[in-house]
Amino acid sequence: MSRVPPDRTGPDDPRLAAALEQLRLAGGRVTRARRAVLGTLLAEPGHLSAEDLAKRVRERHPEVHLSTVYRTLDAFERLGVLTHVHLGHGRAIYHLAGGVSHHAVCESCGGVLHLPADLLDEVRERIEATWGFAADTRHFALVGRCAACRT
Amino acid sequence: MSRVPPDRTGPDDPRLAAALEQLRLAGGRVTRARRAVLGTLLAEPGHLSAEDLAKRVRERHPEVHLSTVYRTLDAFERLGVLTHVHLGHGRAIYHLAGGVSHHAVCESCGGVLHLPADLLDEVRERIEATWGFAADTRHFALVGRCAACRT
DNA sequence: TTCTATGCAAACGATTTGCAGGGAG
DNA sequence: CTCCCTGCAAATCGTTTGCATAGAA
Repeated sequence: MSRVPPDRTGPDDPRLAAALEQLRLAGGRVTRARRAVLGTLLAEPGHLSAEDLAKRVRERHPEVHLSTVYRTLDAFERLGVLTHVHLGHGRAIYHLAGGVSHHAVCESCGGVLHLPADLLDEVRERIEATWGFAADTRHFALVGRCAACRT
Repeated sequence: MSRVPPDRTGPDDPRLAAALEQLRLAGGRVTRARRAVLGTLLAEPGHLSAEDLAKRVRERHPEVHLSTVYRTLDAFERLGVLTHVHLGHGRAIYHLAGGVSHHAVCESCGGVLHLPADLLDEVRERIEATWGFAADTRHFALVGRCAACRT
């Protein structure tokens, strides 16, 4: 009745194994907290911030501290396992590195729309050619209003 | 020697007068703090955050509190006098409404590049046509590395 | 006179840090 | 055995809010 639902991916998810391997190869240590964070991130389809992630992780492993989640995410980014994207005002969400798409966030309903990863490639190249500025166009979401909220 | 330098624009700057008029027409009150904030913003060519602005304002009017600056900026935005843009991690800068260009912020040196206001118009239209999402493409700066910092 | 705007202090949310102990390699 | 990683508590940073008063209209 009050049992915790099972992970949507098993501990043998190949992506989890790959990420842990990458971590190990880069000299990082594989700990309970790191396994839990990575596992939770892979199990959740949504857009999880560090706080959300910590909450989810804690449902299974109450010892894991919020600050550990932040440090873990930080380490994962340094090691190239994860990337973060800003969804508007302050909140950052985490993704497996590679294959990150663009995000569009509706200011009214908070909904998140996924847009193709190559959406701004052309503009990015133009900016680079003209001003020499190499833009990471996916690092911030686009803000605006979604179709439904435009009444 | 230790005298405060004069404003770069006078109290009779036509843009200041226009903004104050707009404020008045919208039912807002013209106070010392509001005059000071607006005057400082117009006098500074750069990219001022609320904090920077408060510091500058205080050089002349030490009574004006940081929270007043935030509330003033907020009111100005509601009344259509100003707009803010996010230059990366949390920090927002303020501009006179209208004629806001795109901003590109270098992650290494922090430098800010101004890009044409219509830079993303085409993409914005494509996004609107395809997903019905009306993006405010200028609300967040582009992050990346400027030509100089790319070694 | 009326009601908005202000100063001040305290609250806030997200993230970071210092420190001493724990556990991976 | 060494050094990275962790838990915990406290600090930080930018911004917001509650309250009583000052002051614009």
